[in-house]
Amino acid sequence: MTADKGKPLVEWLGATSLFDGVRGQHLRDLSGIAMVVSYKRRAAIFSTGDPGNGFYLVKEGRVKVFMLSPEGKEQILHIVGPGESFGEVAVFAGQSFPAHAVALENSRLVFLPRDDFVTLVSVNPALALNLLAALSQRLRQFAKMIDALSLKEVPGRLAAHLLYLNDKQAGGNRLRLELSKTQLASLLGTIPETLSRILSKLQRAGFIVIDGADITIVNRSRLVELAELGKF
Amino acid sequence: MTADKGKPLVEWLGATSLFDGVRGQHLRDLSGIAMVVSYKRRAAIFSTGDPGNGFYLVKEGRVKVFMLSPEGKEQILHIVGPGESFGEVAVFAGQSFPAHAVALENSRLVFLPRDDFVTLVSVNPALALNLLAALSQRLRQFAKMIDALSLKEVPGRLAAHLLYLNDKQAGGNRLRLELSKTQLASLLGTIPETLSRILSKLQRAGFIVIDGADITIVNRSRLVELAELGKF
DNA sequence: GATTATCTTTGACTTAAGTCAACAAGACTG
DNA sequence: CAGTCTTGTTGACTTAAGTCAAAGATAATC
Repeated sequence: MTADKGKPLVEWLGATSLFDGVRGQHLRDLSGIAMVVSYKRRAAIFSTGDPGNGFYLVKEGRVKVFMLSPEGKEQILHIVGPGESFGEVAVFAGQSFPAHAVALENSRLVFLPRDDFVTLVSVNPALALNLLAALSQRLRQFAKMIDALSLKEVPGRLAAHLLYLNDKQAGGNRLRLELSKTQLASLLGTIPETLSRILSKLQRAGFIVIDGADITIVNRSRLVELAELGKF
Repeated sequence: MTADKGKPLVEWLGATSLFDGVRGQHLRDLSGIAMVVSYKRRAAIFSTGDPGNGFYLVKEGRVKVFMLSPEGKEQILHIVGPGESFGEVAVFAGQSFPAHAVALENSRLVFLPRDDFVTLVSVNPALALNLLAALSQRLRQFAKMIDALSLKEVPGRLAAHLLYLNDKQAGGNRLRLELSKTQLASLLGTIPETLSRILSKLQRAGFIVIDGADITIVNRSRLVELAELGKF
């Protein structure tokens, strides 16, 4: 982690959806207490149980937030990209981070210290509501993940993810996996071997065509059905 | 669902942790817009996708919030008891409920309509911070659940749950399952048959002694080890 | 651009946990 | 208290997905 003089940090903060509707003066106050920090690819940002004296916004790069089993298996909770935040949970409850965070790429983050930030929230209803929306959104994602892990099989989870990427990327019937297959396996709650087998199976069954990280959806309706039923 | 004239609702609201530090006048405003509603055991409170024009506080009884698979299998997200809230996610993001909610017992709930409540949050920083804490706490629980479902086997999840109940109930080395075994299976992400088998296995292995819903912990340290490793 | 290192794929095997079915035990209802 | 309904237990079987191992393919680094 390297400290780093931010350039027009106020502007960037103001353009971040979390700060929609927050008064200019407050943003200026905030930029005074915010710290821009850089992490190299694979660098740990925090680990489970670490005291959390603030939280992070991603300025550049991507971060994975994940749980780790004693044997070293990972379950990715979410991938955080530019404009998104992580680690808020430690600010508002429990004071320690409940997960691990590692930079997936060389990244530049904005660190917001708890005390100053909480003060700002309490004088800024718009900020409070934005935060409530962000946490609610994440609860929704987590509920969906619990649903998937418990009630759907790996092919169903994979199908849902492919459709999600396809919608997000809006590139016709093509999509690009944004993670290595190993990381994708961690996100879907499985292991690389299983993911690999199921991708081939979906290709053999004529649902998709695979070309490295690029995938073409050949039969969208069957993929949708698979994602909904959760069973192959 | 039956409407019901609340008695001293203001007092009850004031005693609820969500409203810690909220000004008396605001509480009185709130009690004007809050509605007490009753649900009989097994009655549906809302279903996935229902428009959420507010959220609930449990006054009496218990509610299960759960996801449902197409084949009818349930995954309980959490059990909500007196003083706790549910359904806030629909208020602050997405406008619809992401899960199902059913009364586990005859219950009395307080319904808080979105618009009035949001107004109240925006003039009441203490309430905003309490809500942020509540949602953060729930994110922590969900993260733990994802961890358990993905990285621990059923015996590990069960062991963790038994230890949780034992701590919560503070009754020496005894504890009582607070759910039917079928419901507990849904909470742990498994089915009754598997839960039954694993309970017997833990008893045979000398970890616990089972007497219906009452369980005695015979070997706490091995149970702790099982909960941590996640493997039998 | 050579050399590590990491990632991906496939095969053979093991296993945790689900399905199906039968039965026993409670618990609620009339 | 008889009878129905729901809940819990156990057995035999199936299967999705994990483990271990080996080889090939990318990608990172000096």
